[in-house]
Amino acid sequence: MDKPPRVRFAPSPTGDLHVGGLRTALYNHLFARRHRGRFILRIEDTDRERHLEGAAAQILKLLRVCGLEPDEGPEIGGDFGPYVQSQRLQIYRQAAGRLLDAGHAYPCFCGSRSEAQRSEQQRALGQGAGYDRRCRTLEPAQAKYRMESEEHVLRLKVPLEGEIIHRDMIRGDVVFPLADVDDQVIIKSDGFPTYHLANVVDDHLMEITHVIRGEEWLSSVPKHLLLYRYLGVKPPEFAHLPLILNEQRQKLSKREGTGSVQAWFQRGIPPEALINYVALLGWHSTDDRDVYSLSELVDAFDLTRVSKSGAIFDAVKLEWLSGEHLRKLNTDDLIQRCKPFLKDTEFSEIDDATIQMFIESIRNNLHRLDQLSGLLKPFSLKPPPPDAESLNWLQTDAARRLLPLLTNRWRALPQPDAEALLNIVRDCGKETGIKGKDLWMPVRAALTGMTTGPELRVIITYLGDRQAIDRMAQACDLIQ
RNA sequence: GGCCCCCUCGUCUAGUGGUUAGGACUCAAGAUUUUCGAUCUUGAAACAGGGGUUCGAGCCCCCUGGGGGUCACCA
Repeated sequence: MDKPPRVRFAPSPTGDLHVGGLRTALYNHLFARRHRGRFILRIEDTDRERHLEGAAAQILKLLRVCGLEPDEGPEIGGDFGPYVQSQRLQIYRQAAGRLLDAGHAYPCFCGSRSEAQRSEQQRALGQGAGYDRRCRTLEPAQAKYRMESEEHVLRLKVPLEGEIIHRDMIRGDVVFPLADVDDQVIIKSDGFPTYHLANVVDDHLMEITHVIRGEEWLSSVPKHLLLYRYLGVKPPEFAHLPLILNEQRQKLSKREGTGSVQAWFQRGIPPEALINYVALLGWHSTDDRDVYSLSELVDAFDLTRVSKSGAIFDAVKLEWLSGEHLRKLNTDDLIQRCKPFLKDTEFSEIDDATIQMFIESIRNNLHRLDQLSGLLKPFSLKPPPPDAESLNWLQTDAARRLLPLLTNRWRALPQPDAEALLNIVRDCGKETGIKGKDLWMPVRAALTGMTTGPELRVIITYLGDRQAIDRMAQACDLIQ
C-alpha cells in the first residue's frame, strides 16, 4: 500500500449499534491499524425522520468500550470535519449544483406519492422498478423556472444503456447493466442529500481510500461509481462484507435480541468476546485459532481473506468465547466488571475480597456476567427451601444415616472451621462406607438446598461454622 | 419478478488440481472431579445436484437447484 489508507465507519444514528455495524466498524478499524492508516467515524444523519437523539453519542461510546477508538470523528475532531453530515449540507448542495449544471442531474417534480404508486404498478407488470423518468426530458429552461416555485427533488441522470464494471476487493469483478439502474434521487425535497450523494461526496472530501461496508450496498455501487465519475474524482477501493444472518438466514436486524450490541453487554458478554466473535463471522486466518484479543486480530487480519457468503450469528459459540475471555481476565478487572451485576442481589454490599472468593469458585462456570446471581445462590444467607432434587438426596438412606451423625460431630468440634468440618465428612464416609455422590450430595443439599454449586469448602467458609451447623440441624429435622 | 451476490459437517470455517477433506462451537462416550461447570481423551458430523475440462476435481467451465441482498425523497 503506497499511502496510509483512510477508512471510515459511517453509521446513521437511528438506534442502537447492531452487531453487523460493529463488525463493519471492527473490520475498518483492523484494516486501518494493520496498515498504519486512519480510522474515521462519520455520522450519516441525513434522514431527519428516523434520526434519534443521542444515538450518535451512544455509538461512539460503544465503539470506545470495544476498543475501537476512531482517529477522527465527531467529539474527536480532525482535519476533514465536520464529521456529521447534517452539518455539511452546503457541501452537498454545491456538489448537486455542479451535477445539475453539467447535465448529470435534473429536477423532478413528480412528488413522492404518485411515484410510489407508479413503482408498484410497474413491479406488478414485471417491469424494472424505479422512476419512469418523466421529468428527465423536461425543457431545461422550463425546469429551471419551475424549480423556483415548485417542490422538487434532484435526480441522477443515469445512462440508458451500457454497463458499469465494479472491482471488489472481496468479490472480484461485478458487472451491472446500466439499463437496470434507477434515476436515483440525490437531493430530497427537504434539501437534504440522500445517502448516495452525501456518502460519495464525503468519502472523496475525507480522502477515504477504502470503503468497507456490508453487502447490502453492493447493488447501489453503480450509482456511486457514476457519481464519482460525474464529480470528476477517482473512486476509492471497495470491499463488500458478507451479511450477518439470523437463524432464518435473513439479514440480522437490531430488532432481534441477538442483533443488539448493547443487549449483549447488558447480559454480561465482555466487549472483547463480542469483538472476537464478530471478527470470526466472515473472516478466518489459515491457522486453527479462535480466541483472539483485539491486538492479536490487528496482527492477523487480512481483508482479502474475508469470505463471501453470509454467516449465521450463533449465540452459543459467542457465549463459549465469552467464557474464554472471562477466564482470561485478571482478577481485579473481573471483580470490577462483576459489580454492576451484583447490584440488585443480596451481595451488593460485599467487599472485593469476598467477591474475589466468589468469582474464583465459579469462574469456570461463567459464560455471561448476568449468570452471576444464579451461580452465587449457594452462598445465599437466606436460601430458598431445598429444590426437588435436593429433597431426593436428603431422603436417601445414606442421608438419613449420615446427616444426624455429622451434625452431632460438627457440634462437638472445638475449632469448627471448614477444613475440620469436611474432614469429619470424610471420616464418616469411611466409617459408614458411604462414598462419592452418596456421601457429598446430602451434605450439599443440606447446606445449600441445591445440588450444584461451588466447592463446599468455599461455601462453608463463607457461611461460617455456626450457620453451617444450623443448616445441618435443620435438614435433620426436615427428614425426621 | 428484474438485477446482483452466495453455496465444504447443524453452525463458524481451513482448503486455491493429487488431502484418510483439517480446526472450533454444539452433541455423544470415557477419564478426572466431593456435585455441576471446567479439564483431558475418543467419537459422530460436510464438499447442493448434474454435466464437462483433466491422468486426476471441493478447488477450473457450464447448467440446474437452493439461499440471500436490492429495487424509497431509509441508511
